[in-house]
Amino acid sequence: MSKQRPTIADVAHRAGVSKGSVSFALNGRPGLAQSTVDKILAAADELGWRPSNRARSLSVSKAFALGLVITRDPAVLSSDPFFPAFIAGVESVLSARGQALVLQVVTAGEDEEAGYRRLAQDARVDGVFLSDLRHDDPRIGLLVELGLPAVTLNRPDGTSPFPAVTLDDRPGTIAVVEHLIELGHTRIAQVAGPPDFVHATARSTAFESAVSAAGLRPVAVEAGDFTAAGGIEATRRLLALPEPPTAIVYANDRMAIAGLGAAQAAGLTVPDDLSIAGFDDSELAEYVHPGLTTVRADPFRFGEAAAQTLNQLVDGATDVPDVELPPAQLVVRRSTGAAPA
Amino acid sequence: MSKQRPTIADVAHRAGVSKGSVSFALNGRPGLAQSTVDKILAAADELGWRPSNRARSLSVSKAFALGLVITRDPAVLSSDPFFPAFIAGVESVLSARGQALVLQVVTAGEDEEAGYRRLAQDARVDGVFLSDLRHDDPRIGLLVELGLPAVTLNRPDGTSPFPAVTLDDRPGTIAVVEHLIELGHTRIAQVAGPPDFVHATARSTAFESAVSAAGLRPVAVEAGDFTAAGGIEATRRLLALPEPPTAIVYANDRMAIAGLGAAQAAGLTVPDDLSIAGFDDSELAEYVHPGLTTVRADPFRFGEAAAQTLNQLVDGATDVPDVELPPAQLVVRRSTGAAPA
DNA sequence: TTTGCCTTTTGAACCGGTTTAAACGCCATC
DNA sequence: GATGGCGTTTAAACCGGTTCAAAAGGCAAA
Repeated sequence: MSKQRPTIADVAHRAGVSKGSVSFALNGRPGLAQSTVDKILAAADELGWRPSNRARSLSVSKAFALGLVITRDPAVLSSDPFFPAFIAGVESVLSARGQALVLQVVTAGEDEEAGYRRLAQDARVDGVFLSDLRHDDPRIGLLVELGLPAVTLNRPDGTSPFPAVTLDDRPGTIAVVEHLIELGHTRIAQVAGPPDFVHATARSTAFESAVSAAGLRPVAVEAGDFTAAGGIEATRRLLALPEPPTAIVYANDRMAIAGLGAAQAAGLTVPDDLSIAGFDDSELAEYVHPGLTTVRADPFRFGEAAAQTLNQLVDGATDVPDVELPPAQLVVRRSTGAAPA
Repeated sequence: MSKQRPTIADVAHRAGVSKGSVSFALNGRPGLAQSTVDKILAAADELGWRPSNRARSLSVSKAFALGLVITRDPAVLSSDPFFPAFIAGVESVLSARGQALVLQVVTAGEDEEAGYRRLAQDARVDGVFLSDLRHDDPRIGLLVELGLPAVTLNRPDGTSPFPAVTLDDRPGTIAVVEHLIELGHTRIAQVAGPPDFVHATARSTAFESAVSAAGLRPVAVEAGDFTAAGGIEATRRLLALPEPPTAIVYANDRMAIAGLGAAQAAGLTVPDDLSIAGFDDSELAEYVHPGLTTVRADPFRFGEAAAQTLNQLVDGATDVPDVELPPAQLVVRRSTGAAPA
């Protein structure tokens, strides 16, 4: 009649065996007679018993949870279309295994390290996802020191003991440039992301090499910061050049949409006077006017792959292989058009 | 020399006391001599001891974590500016208390209930946030049944045993309408959210009563779905009316920005031909062209308040009071202007 | 000196699982 | 009938904390 959830002792009593046997049966350990296993599982079923995560956690020293640390630079977090879909992908793997996702939001800078430290010291998680990799990222060494398994989202530039799940941004970026060149553009500029991010520089070097490959030179590469406000500013600087570009490639959609607004506010018509391309294919990209030409990745699969990889590591596998996802792809819409005469 | 983290027994041994005393000292229980407390804390400090969450969890039957279930309707989740900021606010409270935030992403519909069930059965959290309340929300009864403490974000329409943290959307919505009426608009329409959401209908009834208060009648109230695609469709329907509105009020920024794109694609100039207003003041609202007139709430404070309230409940308080946050406020930008002649 | 009371401290049980060494039952073998 | 071996099951220790009844210590009153 009690509302308490049953414990392993209740099941053992009901099945007429010892606690140890119940544990064996539950975990599929060999050495128990099949008839006993059946009896135990039946008893567990009747009682609606589910082993306590807490007790298991204590005795096997596992948290049955993975962690994701996100920096709370409001701009980085706030309308980034990557994380929600990534998290959904992660969850699709975790929920099947009965694991939980622990989210840690920290303010950018110093506190970030503290975020990982807390997660490790509190032993809240069995491993973490390392996102938004930076050059010579100090977090890699930190996690090694903390002994916390990790998976890096994209490949770090230094040496790393952790498996990497990568999604190559470069083919998409190159395709954007080629698309613009086909349209007759010769004066192409880029608004890049902050150069300390690995994926930001990957996109800008891809941009530069694609432009060079066509025998051209970038009009300019402005360092943006992935925020809409930064996109506006960079766009204004580009448009104020003595010989402004006829096409601008942005490192993400947020900056691109903001840049689109800035261009229109300056009296330009997109794409007649200026072509604009983004990166992410966020929800709004399709619906702004004109629809934004952009590059689409698959953050959901990214999340799935990252979770699977991290779990291999957590399960004790050594030599977990890197995973390479299908590269990002060009999505052409109306914001890019023929170069003005 | 061991790399193992110290346990309470190590501290007890070093301080020359029993485990129980260390526990008392750590938790500030009365009954220990001050000198003993100091000695114990010093020993703990020297060893760098931090009590194991897992062990505590098991013995006190608490998870030291709160849960947030989000439906993975990709559109609802994906570029919703509310959650990231809300979560940041929640974390600001949790991190100070050493609690964790467990995120559960479920697909919309049936699975949602399973999400809460899992969180409760796995005893992963001590309480949950109930967001995106629906009319006669079945989750309230479910949580009561599961015995899981909760806080509702906004006030449910049925009876609820849980405290509510509310942020009144209505004053902002009313202010939008009054602003438009001052500008001379008489033909005003709304693109609402799905009518099963409490906050969606709150916004639409506020809209309707504000229009009525001015002696006018809404041109139409279109049911949107909070997605950009839905915003586009609803906008097209409104513009196709025999006597289309001169101003459209949207229930969120995503629909508004998409509607802005649709209006421009239809050859209209905003705000000369059509005024547009959103809701949320998302990052892009300021930077699209023209800048979006919208309504600003404070999801970070919402998160803080919700976490504090839920923690009171988790700490065993009864009669936890509801919290009323400052209402949403009008932000006027360029997307609203004088009604066309 | 004994008694009693109050403050401080301890030891052991407990939370609910996992793990391992040892015990058990049974049958075949010598 | 004792011995050995094998498959099965158990009892108890353990994970690292919390909690509480009881013991110990100190001091004043009788």
